[in-house]
Amino acid sequence: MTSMVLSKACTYGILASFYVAREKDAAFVSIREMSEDLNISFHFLTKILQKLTAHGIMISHKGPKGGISLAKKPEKISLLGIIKAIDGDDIFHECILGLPGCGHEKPCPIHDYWASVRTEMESMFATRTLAETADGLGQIEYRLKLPVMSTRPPKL
Amino acid sequence: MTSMVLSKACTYGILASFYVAREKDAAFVSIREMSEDLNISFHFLTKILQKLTAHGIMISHKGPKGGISLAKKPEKISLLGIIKAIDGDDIFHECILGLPGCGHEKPCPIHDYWASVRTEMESMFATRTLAETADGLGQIEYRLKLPVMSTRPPKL
DNA sequence: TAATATTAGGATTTAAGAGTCTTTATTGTT
DNA sequence: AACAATAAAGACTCTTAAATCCTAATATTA
Repeated sequence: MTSMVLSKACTYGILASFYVAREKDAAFVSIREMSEDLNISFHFLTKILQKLTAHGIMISHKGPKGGISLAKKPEKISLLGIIKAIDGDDIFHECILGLPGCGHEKPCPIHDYWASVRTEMESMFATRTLAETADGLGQIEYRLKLPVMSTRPPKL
Repeated sequence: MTSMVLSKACTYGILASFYVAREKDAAFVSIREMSEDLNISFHFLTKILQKLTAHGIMISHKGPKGGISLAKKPEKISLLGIIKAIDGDDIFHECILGLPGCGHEKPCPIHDYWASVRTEMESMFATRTLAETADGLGQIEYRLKLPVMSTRPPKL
């Protein structure tokens, strides 16, 4: 019943990256504060960001005034890099029908058609960076915030 | 860590549909036999096919000589129809970053770019049918079979 | 150097997809 | 009419992504 192009961890990682990219003066952004602004679980977000630092996309710093910041200029960080760091790149190579060994020699029924779509998807993510995308468009401020889930009324 | 465009249930449903489409004389195909040929769990496959019959894509018949068959001509059954029946169509409408309310008015940073990819993906699935795809390409016979997992040697 | 603020990282829990098992309902065959 | 073969359907188990919890490591500040 459920399909998804990017894992939740990955979408969180991308949203957080845009958030960090707004910090113009390269200061460290508090993960706690960011998690509250974006309404993402703090501990979960922490682990996601650890992957990004491990891949040289972010830099982290402990202690007071610590936090996280981009390791390179926003225009040097593509969404594809973030996606591969978190979800890996299986999605850009595997058969859409999950058939191992599907390839040019032994293609699945829609091999070529999917390969085309998949390639366009990959190059789209490769050309979108934290800079271009976060700047040009409006309402980023608002859109970055995930909505707060409606809470159940307390039992009586 | 894991992202997938189609759920496993959906890929099974598509593979099974191709399998059924090979039955030229509109006879009912045994689900049990099909599940063994494709190496898909029988009961799981049964449930998937029930969705396809519920959506008017397949017809089922109980009792001896019973089974499942296509409800219409293969060229009338698109992969998109199968996908929507099993996975729903969220993937063709939702924001890639999972932001509810992402749209023309309040777009996420990559709204337009993803919308373009997503649309191409949808029209690709819409134009591929069980007929065109299953006929033209070779090696279908072989490719449809999922590999048998390697079994552990028995304990001594 | 003690206290505090922060990330790092492992262990645990939760939720949902994936897969299994059992029973029931239906249909053809003898 | 009895039997056998099959799909339907619900309950249950397994696996893993998602989320939470707890403790350690590190850095800043007073």
